[in-house]
Amino acid sequence: MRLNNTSKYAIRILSYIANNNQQLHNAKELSETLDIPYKFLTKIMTELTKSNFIISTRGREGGYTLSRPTDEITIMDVLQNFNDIIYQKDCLLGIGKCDGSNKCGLHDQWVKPKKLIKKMFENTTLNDFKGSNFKI
Amino acid sequence: MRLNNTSKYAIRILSYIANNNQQLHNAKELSETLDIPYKFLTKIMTELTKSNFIISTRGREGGYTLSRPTDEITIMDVLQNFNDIIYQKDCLLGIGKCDGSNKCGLHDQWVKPKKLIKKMFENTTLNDFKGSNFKI
DNA sequence: TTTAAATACTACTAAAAGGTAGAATTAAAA
DNA sequence: TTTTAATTCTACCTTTTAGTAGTATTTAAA
Ligand code: SF4
Ligand code: SF4
Repeated sequence: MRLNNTSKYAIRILSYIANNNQQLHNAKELSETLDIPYKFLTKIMTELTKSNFIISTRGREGGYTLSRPTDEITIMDVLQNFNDIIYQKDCLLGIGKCDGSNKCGLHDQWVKPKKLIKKMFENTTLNDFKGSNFKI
Repeated sequence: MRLNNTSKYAIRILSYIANNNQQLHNAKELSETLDIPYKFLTKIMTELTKSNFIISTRGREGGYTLSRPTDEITIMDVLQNFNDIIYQKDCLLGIGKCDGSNKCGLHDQWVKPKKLIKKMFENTTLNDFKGSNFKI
């Protein structure tokens, strides 16, 4: 019941850049301030660049910057990119074939939190991380 | 954002047995009705036996049965057993060092669904699966 | 024009989760 | 007492996720 590491890292990276949106950030800086292994970070950065969250500048004095305004990148966008989302139809037990007449003891209780989580991911953008300055 | 397969299977197995609590169930039957690979199922059954959810009878005419009343086994118990729980302190981004004065855009929104999920797992017992007869 | 400092690419290794194979053990039925 | 049908044990294989290594490419500064 958790996000995968790549998603977590990606959100932290993007949030940090959103919070310091004027400069260009290079991999060394990001790796050190966010405490993410350098090689793993560059791999994620390349994925974020390819999937158009980030614009990268190569060569000396290069680095990374956001590709669009902070309020146009939702957490859901990021999670989708790393196949780490919760669908409305998702069944906790991985069955999903039951209907109203025969459901397990979790079915109804799962509806509400699932909706809240979905809404949370859809309605939160990088803009909501601005000024937050949460640790690491 | 999902349970691991072993947990899911374990819950399905225990629920099924709870629903048919008079008989002894053997691995072949469980594997076939619940559509869980036989060898994987027996592995899980042995774990469930060792962790005292299940009492097994070995030898010919052997099988499995619940070790205690259906209302004394919560879903949380099962998840704990397979290291698949959500703790109240758990942070979505795996940081968890932030406090009230500096929190990210998800922190407050995560509180409510997390509580609901925890409550759901703690308050649901195998008894709540009785008579449900959900598919597979 | 060379060098330094950055990203990108290719390919691999490590750990965890998911799953399988085969033999050993147990105990009732034949 | 032998056979059969069940669980258990040990050891392995496969897939996915996480992470690392080394080299190639790019570009601006020196
Ligand atoms: S009833 Fe339970 S098992 Fe069936 S789809 Fe709903 S949550 Fe899943
Ligand atoms: S503020 Fe965000 S990152 Fe920090 S502990 Fe809360 S949820 Fe986790």
